[in-house]
Amino acid sequence: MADVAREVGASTITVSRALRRPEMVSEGLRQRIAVAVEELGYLPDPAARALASRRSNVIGVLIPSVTNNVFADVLAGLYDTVGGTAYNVQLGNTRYDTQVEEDLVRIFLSQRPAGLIVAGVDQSPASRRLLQQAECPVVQIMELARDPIDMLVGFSHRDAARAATEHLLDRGYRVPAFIGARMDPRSERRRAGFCDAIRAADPRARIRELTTNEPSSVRLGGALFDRLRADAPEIDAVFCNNDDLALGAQFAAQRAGLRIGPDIGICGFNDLEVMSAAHPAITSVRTFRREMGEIALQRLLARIEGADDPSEAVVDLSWRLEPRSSTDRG
Amino acid sequence: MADVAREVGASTITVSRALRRPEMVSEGLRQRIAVAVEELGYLPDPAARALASRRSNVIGVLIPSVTNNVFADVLAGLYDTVGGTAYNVQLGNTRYDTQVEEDLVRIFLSQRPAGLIVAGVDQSPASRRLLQQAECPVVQIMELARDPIDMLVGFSHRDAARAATEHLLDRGYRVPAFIGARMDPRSERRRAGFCDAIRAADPRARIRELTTNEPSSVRLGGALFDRLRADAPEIDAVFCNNDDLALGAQFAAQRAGLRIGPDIGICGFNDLEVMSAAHPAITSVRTFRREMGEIALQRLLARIEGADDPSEAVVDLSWRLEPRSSTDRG
DNA sequence: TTGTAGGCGTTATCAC
DNA sequence: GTGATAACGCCTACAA
Repeated sequence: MADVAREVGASTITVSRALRRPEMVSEGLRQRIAVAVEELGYLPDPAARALASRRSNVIGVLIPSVTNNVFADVLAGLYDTVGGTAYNVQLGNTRYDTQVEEDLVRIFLSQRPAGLIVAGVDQSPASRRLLQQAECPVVQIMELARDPIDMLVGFSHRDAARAATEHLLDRGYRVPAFIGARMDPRSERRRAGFCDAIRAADPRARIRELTTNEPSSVRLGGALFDRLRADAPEIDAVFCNNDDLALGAQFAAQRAGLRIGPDIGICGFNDLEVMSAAHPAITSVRTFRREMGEIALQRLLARIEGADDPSEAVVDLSWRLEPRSSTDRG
Repeated sequence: MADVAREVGASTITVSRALRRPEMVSEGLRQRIAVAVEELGYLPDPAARALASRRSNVIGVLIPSVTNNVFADVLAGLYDTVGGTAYNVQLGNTRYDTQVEEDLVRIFLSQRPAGLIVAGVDQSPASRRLLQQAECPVVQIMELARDPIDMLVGFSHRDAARAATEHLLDRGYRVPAFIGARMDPRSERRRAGFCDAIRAADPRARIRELTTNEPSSVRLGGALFDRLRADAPEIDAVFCNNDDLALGAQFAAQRAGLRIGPDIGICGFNDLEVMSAAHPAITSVRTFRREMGEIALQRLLARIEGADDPSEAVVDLSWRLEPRSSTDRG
C-alpha cells in the first residue's frame, strides 16, 4: 500500500480510503490511485485489515452437513449472493452436534466475523448467549421461532408436514404412515405435523411410523418402507421425512409390485429436482432453500452495511405442496 | 495473551510458544499456561497471527460448483479431514469459468494461504503461473495429468468412460450412444473415452451422441434421451455423462414402455447412492470423491507441516465399474 | 479532502 | 529455556 501511496504522491491512509470509502477521496486522486493499484497489482491484506479494524470480512455459516442436498442448495444461494461482495463465506460443519456447534461459535467469534448464519433454532444455551452478545448481526435459517436470536429466515416444518398429510387424507388415503431418518429437530417437527393431521382427522387414530437416526438415503427409504409394510400391511400411503426416503420408498413399492398412486400414496419433502422427473412423478412439499441462503445473506449484508433495518426481523419463506401422480388414486 | 502471560508470570512470547511449539517450553510452565488459557478462555486471534507470521491457517479450495453432488462429496471429505486441525477451509466458487478462477487465485494468494486445492487441470496460463510461484503447496484434484502444478489426486475420466462403454459392448449392445450435459473438461474427456471404445470396436462406426452445455438434471436426462431416440431410433444403450442424466434417461425409457436392460442399456457415471437403490438398479462407474477430498487434504497438511514428502506427487484413485440390472440384456 | 500518530495481537529475531 | 524489541500492513481517531 505504501508503494501505491508513493506512486501517486499521497499518504497510505488516503489510498486506504480510496479503496474502502471512495466517496471520501477526490475524484482525480481516486482515479490515479485506481490506476496505480492496477499497475502495481496491489491486493489488500485481509489479515492486516482485520487486525487494525477489529472486524473481519468473514461471514461464518454453521450448518450440520455439507453433503445433504438441502444445505447444498442453501449454500449455493449463499455463495451466489456473496460473490462479488467484499465478504467471504466461511463454513463450519456442526455434524448435527450442538456441542460442536458451540465450539465453532466460539472459534468464529474469535475471528470477529462481519456476520453469522446458523442453521436451526435449537442452539445450546451457551451458544445462544454467545450469539446474542455477539457484536455482529446473526441470522438463524431453516426454521421459524418466536424468539429469534436476532434475525430469522425460514418456514414452519410442522405446518408444511401437516399440509402434506392432509393432502394424503384429502386424496382418500385412509392409513398414512410416517417414515423418517436422521431425526434432527426439523425432522421431529415434521413428524409432529404429521401427527397433527392424523389426530385432527381421527383423535383416536394410531400413529403408524418408522423412524431411525441413521442418515437418510434412497436405499434406507426402501428398507424402512418394506419394514413398515411388514409390520403394518394396512397402510396405504407414506409421508416421508425427505425426498431421498420417498424415492427409495417408491422404488421398493415398485419392486413389491404395487401401483404407485392407486395402491400406495407417496409424498416426499423438499421437492428436489428428481421428484418431478421420476416415473411416476412424486408428490412433495417444495421448500425454498436457495432463496433462504440468498435472503439470509442479503439481510445480513444490509445490517452489516449499517442499514437501520426497517424490515421485519423474521422472514417466513413458507412452502408449497406439489401434488403429483404418486398421490393420485386414479 | 498478555493476560495469560501475567497470570503465569511469563512473557507473551512464551505463551505464544507454549501454544504453537510446546516442546520449546519447559514442562511446568507449559502446564500452568494451559491452565491459565483454559481459565481465561483465551482464544488466539487468527488475524494477528496471520499478520505477524505472514502465513494464514486458510486452506483455499477452488471448485466450479457447490451444488453438484460430485463436489459436495469432495467437500465432505475435506471438511471431515480438516475438522480438528488448526486449519480452515475456505471455498471459492469458480462457476466453471477460468477467468473467475484466476481472480479467485489472486484473492486467495493475497491471504497467504497455508495451502491450495483446485479442481481440474485446465487452469488459465496465468492461474498456472501464479500457483506455481505460490509459496504454499498446491493440490489439483479430480483428474490426472502429466504435468501437475505441484501435487495431484484424481483419476482418468477417459479410461473410466472407455471401460463403461466397453462394458456396454461386452454385454451385447450394438449401438450405444452418449448423452452429456454441462460439458466441462472432465465431461469432454469422458466423451473421448466413449469414442475410444466405439472406434476400437469398429473404426468406421458413427458416433451417436447428444450433448448440451446446460447444467445437468434428471429432467434433462429424460429430455435428451427422448430427443436422441427420436433422431436415432436404432440406439440400444446410452452411456450418460453422469448419474442424474442416467436416472432421467431410465425414467424416460420406462415412460416409453421400454424394458430397462433387455430393450435399452443404461449406464451412468459417479455411482451416486441412488443408482444401486433404483428400480431397476443402474450400472455406473464408481468414483472416489470423498476419498479425493480426504487424501488431497492429507497430502497438503503433510507438506504444510514440513514433511519432506517422500510420497508420489501424483495419486491415482482410479474408479470401478459397477455392473447392475440396467445393462443386463437378460 | 488529506495527513499524522499510534496501536490492533501476534510472532521473528536476537539476546541472555 | 526465556525475554525484550521491533515489526507485520492496515485502520481509527484526531488534527489540519
